[in-house]
Amino acid sequence: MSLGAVDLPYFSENGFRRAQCSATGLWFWSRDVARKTCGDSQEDEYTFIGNPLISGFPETGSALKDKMRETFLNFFEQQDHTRVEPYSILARWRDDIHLTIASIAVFQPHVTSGTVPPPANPLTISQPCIRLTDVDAVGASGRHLTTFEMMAHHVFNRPKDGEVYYWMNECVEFCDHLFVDALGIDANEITYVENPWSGGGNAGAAVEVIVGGLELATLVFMNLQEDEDGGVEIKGIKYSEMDLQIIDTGYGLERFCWAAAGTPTIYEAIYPESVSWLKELTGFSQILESTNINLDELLGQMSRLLGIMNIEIGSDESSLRKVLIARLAERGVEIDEQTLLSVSQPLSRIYAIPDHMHALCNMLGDGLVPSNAKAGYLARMLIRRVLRMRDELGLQVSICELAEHHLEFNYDESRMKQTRAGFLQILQLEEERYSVMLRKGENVVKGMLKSLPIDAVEIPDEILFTLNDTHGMAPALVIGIAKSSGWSEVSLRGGFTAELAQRHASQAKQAAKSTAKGRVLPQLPTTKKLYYDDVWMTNHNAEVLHCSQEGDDWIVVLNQTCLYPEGGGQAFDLGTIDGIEVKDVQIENDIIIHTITSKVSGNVEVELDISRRRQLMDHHTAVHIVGGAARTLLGPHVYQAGANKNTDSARLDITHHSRLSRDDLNEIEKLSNQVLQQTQTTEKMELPRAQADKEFGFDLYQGGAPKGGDVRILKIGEHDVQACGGTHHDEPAKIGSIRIIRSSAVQDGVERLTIVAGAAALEHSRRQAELLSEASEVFGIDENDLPRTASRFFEEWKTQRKRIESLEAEVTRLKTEGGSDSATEVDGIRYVFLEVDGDNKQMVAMVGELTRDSDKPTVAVIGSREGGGKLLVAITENSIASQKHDANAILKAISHHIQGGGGGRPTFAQGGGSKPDGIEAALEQARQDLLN
RNA sequence: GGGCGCUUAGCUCAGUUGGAAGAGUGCUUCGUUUGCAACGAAGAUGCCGGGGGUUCAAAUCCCCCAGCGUCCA
Repeated sequence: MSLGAVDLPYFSENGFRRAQCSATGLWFWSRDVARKTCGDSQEDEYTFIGNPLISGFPETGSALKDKMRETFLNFFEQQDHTRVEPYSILARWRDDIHLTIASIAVFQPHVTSGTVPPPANPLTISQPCIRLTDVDAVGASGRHLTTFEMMAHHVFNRPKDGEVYYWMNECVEFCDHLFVDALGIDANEITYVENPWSGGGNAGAAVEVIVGGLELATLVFMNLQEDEDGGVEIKGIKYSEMDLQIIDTGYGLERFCWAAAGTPTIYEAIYPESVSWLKELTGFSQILESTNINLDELLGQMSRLLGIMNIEIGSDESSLRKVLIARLAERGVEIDEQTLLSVSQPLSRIYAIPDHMHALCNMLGDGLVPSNAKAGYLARMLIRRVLRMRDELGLQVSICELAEHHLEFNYDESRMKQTRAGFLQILQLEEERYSVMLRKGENVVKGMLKSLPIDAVEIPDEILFTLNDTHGMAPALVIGIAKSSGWSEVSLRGGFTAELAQRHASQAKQAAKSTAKGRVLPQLPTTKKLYYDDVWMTNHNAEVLHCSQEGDDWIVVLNQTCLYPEGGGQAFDLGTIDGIEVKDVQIENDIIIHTITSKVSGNVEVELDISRRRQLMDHHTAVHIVGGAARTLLGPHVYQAGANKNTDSARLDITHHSRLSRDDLNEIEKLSNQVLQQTQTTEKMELPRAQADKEFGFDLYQGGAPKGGDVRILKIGEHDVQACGGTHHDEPAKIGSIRIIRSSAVQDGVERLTIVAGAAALEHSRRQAELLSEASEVFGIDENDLPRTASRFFEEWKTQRKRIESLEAEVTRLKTEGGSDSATEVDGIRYVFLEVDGDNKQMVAMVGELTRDSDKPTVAVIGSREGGGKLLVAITENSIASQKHDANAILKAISHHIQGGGGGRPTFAQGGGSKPDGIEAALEQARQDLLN
């Protein structure tokens, strides 16, 4: 069976009627019995433009958003929902997405799978989200945004446990009351469209709530999970009911604001100050004056049209424009393509900039560092889009000025974790990077265009693809540069942008996925982890639950163990089981697997290699302290991007926007050691997820997304708090000292710190001292003089090498000047046959001397026994000698004597071989050939 | 995580099919002119990112590594 009709008592009790949309075929509920369409179809255009749907909201911009948000949250608080503060826009509790894309995303995967209880139930939230899939449409469509707030009320029911708050009927009732009673929306305008939802292995009934042609909310009732034997089928996949029933709703805050403001586009409703400021800076009114059009009328009609045209991103822009012009004409707005473009292009940029700036405030405000990979790339992409649009608009403002304006009017700075100064610094750095890229890119463009005829009308696709992908030069930018560099006829081929997107999409598809290897073990109970009870426990007894051969080794599972398995970047412990050496310790599904060299059974004794453990703990705790110190000193954007703790050293990767100097490292090292001394004890605790999130925030999850319902937390005074499953010191002072050896770049936006602590720090210092004394012994000087002496020696070595070269040249000159006995003159041409000592470079200098003088036409053949034998034939250029002889031919004829080959130009050929003794014969043959 | 590109003088970059490492700018000295980002002459400055391979011969071709850049997920 499939999902049936969403037939709710609320609908029948309130005069709703179910009908099938004449345009989309979807079933919908409406109080308006005459309604033929569902509201979200090509037949339904926006009715609220110039005619607000929601009354009582005269504000615009952030005041409107604040009031609307508060109205929503208040409404649900009154209905016994608990208000939950928004989560971070960076989805740090998840490893499958970078950004929070919906309010439900903050509860995935653990709350929605049932392993972690929700922070409140039922709850209401207004969650900032970012979606970049439609980034190209932002500004152009009149309604698309990259960042928005998803207002929601969520319910997590467990019917089997008798825990049910409410389900579909009450949910729709709440929604309807909100719309009609709280917001004053005309009840007849509201339609509830049945449209089952599925994704990510779950599914359920859903209704879309449409008002005035605009989808204002989606109510999803998720109660199904993928199951081959399930009785419900949606889109060809079978599902069965799950224990947890979840109501996932989404109400678009900005859309509510638009519907309340009735402005021609959504951007005027939410970013009015930015839009008018940018219009002023652009001189938009002058653009408009020359066109003689009614802007609000045009924009309103465009929004209505674009709202119903259902445009696929990537579709051909110019043909789309033609359709739009025709449709506008039907509505009495006469406009030609040129005029439309001259108005719509700058406008779409003016609209997109505040949207992008808002997304950047959200992303960078949460501590994201722009980069060329992962989430950081998304920020960089937005920054570059803003910069590009700014340049296309001809605006003389920096991105920092744009940001400051945005902060002033549109953004509550107190929501930012990043400091204002840090935020602006990052933007400034990015702007500098962008201009470097542009400057270099311009050279590359000109270089690649060289071979293109000056009257070309198109630039070959391959060039455009390459410029875009490897140099970041967008096609439009390339065209601009080409035009201003003399190729005045070129233009961008229609549909090229779509093809570029297509090409990237297929590249992404080809990227293969790797699968993790896993052992197949019989069902075993989870191993008791004794290392959490006492990190200093060195031996204990245990029961062998499983022992099987794997290659030459045996893998053993015990009921309990004090050996820490590899995880959280910490290397595994070593030790013995019944005296047999442990080679490896891993954890899979909470079962700890030891690898040893022979079989064990029954009751065994486990012993830990405590010195290794101690070193690993030194390093692990040190990594936390250094991470905290880096954050204190560099800024809140510092986040652990990875870590590794071994016995000889540890490394910590942190997000940061600039390279670190030795001075930075010294500061971090200094603070780390202070913390070491000042913090008496570390606190270790195990908390439920919800409580941990609430108490400490998401910076907890620097080591990666949390895996289960409870999280182990390590708190080092007020210095650092992290969720961490590793083993740690109770007293940080036991580490002794921390040294930061070096920093290196792992990836753009990520710095790697190499750290030594405890005994490893001592060993490192000892080794350094040893190297210093060895080096100073070579020079026979004091260690303190080493840098100065080394650089003096290096300088001297360089000047002496120069001196040798010039002396060699002098020797060559002396050897070749004057009547050498190996020279013979025939018919005005001097022939020189000479065997010399010296390498290739010296020989080249020699023949240079011999053949330079055009008054003495010369054919020089010289050979050397070095390196398997070298032969060189040179002829004075533009002389009777070069007319008569070919150096290449001469060389070819004689090189067989040294079992080699060679080649070159007609006046200069060189070759070599593997038989030095053949030099004499080669020279003799040349003499015979040339003189007889 | 994947694709592509780059790394040569202090700086910005050329360097064709493998065959003698270049230009501009800056620097030093001298001269001319002292309103010019002035002009003339001479000169110094290179482990051609690192390591391996192919070859008689590698800045150049192949492989590995590193750093940088860029596009995409």
